[in-house]
Amino acid sequence: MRERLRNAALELYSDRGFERTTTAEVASRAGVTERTYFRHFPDKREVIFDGEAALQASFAGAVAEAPDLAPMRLLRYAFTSLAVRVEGDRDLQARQHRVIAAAPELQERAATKAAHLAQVVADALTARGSPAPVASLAAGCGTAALNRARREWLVGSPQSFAALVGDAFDDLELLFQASSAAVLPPHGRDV
Amino acid sequence: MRERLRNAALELYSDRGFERTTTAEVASRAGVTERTYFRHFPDKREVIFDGEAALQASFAGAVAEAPDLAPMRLLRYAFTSLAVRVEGDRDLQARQHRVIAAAPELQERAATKAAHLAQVVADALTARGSPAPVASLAAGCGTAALNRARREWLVGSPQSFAALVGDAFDDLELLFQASSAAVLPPHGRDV
DNA sequence: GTCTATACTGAGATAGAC
DNA sequence: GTCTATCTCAGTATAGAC
Repeated sequence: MRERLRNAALELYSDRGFERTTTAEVASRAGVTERTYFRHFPDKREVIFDGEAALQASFAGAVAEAPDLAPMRLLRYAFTSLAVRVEGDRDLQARQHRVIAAAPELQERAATKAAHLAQVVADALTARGSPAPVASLAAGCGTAALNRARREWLVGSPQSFAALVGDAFDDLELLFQASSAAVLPPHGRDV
Repeated sequence: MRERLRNAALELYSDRGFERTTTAEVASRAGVTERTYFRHFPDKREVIFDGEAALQASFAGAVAEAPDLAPMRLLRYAFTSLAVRVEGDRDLQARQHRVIAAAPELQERAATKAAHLAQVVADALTARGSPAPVASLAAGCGTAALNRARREWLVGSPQSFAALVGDAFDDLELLFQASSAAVLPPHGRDV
């Protein structure tokens, strides 16, 4: 049923747009009443993100089970090893991505999910012993890399998702190597 | 008027909670009709974030006008130089922060604002010549540092906001120094 | 300033699985 | 019989159209 509703919503939100579609229409296309829709999803937006919670749990799990490395190396390991599982249904994910990009309300929900992922990852790092303030930072950087890779992947990059994640983490390191050495004088203090 | 509405909302959302407050009540306490409320704010959430747009514009401006440094150094400079301006009304901001923390709908809007800030900063970096994928990463890391500092500051840290921002950027560098040298063997390749 | 669409909630009834 | 999924009906509040 959840899948029926999800497909109905995906089609209608694609065709008429999110705002021009009512929850009653989504329910009706799935062959149920509006009230039934709300038994499965808490609001009009959440259908599009069905499965996200499970995915986030996978990420938290991967962080928990990764080998004992420094935070950023650990995240790189965890994320790339999970990339294979994500790589399955790019077309569906790309459709969802386009629907989201077209509706501000859905982008808002997407931002919330992203923030939640960062929090979940930070918690997983904290559970492994990183001090909370450091874990929060590492999770912020790591998910920034992950999201960049995901965006590039969904837009149709020829590279695999795993490779794009690796590239993003590489860029992350370059960013900090450059900032600590190349541009400033040896013992330069900014501000 | 916006300020009257903002104060009314802040009090009511604090007392009864966001969900148990109607927009009519907020308007009424500010001495206007519900219709007038919606002439000033597009929805029930936005009152709490009044001023955020201007603040984000300041950040973009600071990034645009910062000296010519590598991205992370540039962001550190821009953010710390702006910290003074933010530091004015900690009590009000802390109240807003508590109200937001108590209401999922407001947290959602806050996540959206945070994502938007990252985007605005990334655009400002791109305008200065950073390739978009790098700018996006740098903005993600920089705003993660900024947000951590802001959280610590609002919870009542004895340090100044500017100092907390500096600390966060320091931690950021340590994070990447540690991950590239300390833990892995010299030419170690992960995954 | 008025009116209305629609997202969402609650209570209670029905129907089928087991 | 219980349990679970659905429907029906009635209602409120936000938000937008007029």
